[in-house]
Amino acid sequence: MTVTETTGTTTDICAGPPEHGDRRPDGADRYTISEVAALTGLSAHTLRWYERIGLMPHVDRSHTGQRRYTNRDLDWLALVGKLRLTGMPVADMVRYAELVRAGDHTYRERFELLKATREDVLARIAELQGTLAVLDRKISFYADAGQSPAPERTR
Amino acid sequence: MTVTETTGTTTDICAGPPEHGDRRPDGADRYTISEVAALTGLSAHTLRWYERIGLMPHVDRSHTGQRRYTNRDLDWLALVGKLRLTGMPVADMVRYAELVRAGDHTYRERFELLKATREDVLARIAELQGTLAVLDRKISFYADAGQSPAPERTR
DNA sequence: CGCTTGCTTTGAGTGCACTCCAGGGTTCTA
DNA sequence: TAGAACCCTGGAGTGCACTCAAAGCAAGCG
Repeated sequence: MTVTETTGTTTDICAGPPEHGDRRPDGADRYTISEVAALTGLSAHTLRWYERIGLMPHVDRSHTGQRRYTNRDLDWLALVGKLRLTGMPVADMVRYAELVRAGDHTYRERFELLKATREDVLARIAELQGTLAVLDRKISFYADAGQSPAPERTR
Repeated sequence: MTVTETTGTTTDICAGPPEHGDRRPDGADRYTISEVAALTGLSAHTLRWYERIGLMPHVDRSHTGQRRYTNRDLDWLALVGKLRLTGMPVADMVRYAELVRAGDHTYRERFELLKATREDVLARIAELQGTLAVLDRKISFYADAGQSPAPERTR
């Protein structure tokens, strides 16, 4: 894996942190599928599959037809990764990708979609915190009752 | 399963809130499968399936062989529900159920399992908060750029 | 008594998100 | 110029967590 190195970050309005470490500068960003797999943690299979189902915005190809991913593709995959771990179904991400492809007039719809997703994430965090409370009660039960057989209802 | 008997709500070391509203008092707690489905939000199919795979601790039966769930079963299902929404695989929950069935000498192992789960939950909360940050950046981008076509890298 | 509704079982089917395979072309290293 | 390592495609396969089907018993009601 020939990773050169990275300079600045981006032309992205939505800058944020460098996302990953091993990027190439923006003119020389042509990654093979296995490089992208290594950078994203996704398998090459999955990357091809994402493309087939319409979750990727037109990946460039070499003159012989092999995929060449750009920094922009990496940014997109980072977003997809984030959305994925909110539990958003792939179909919904495809929907979002379609909106992006459709052009600027879908701004509002994307906005709504993201806001709804945001609500879902907040709800899931709340759920998890509820679970944490249950877990902590159980854990302190087991910590205390190391030996004394104090019966607990659900164990 | 060594709980002798219970008074108002519980002898449960792990008391907590009433969990659900529509419970019957502890002597008269014999719910049909469809009642439990309504109370837990799980389908009757799923409840039977949980039993088949060893995720339920011996559900009682009527004289004609129909399932009769108790408040204790409801408590168990509430715990399972919590664990489920942490993303814990069903196989791991079955493992926990086996430990409970195996008796008091598995206390330590259950303790470890719960602590590991707790760590997972904390990690997942952190992930979600990271995602939230990304979503908020995107959302404010779309909020600002309501009309002006400021190009953003991943849209 | 008959009807409806609900419950039982085993085994098969579904949907999602990958994951792999076969059979072939391409690119890098020695 | 080999050979190894990588990449391509379409379609089939996998694992998980349900979900349903079929065929039959059981309980309550007019």
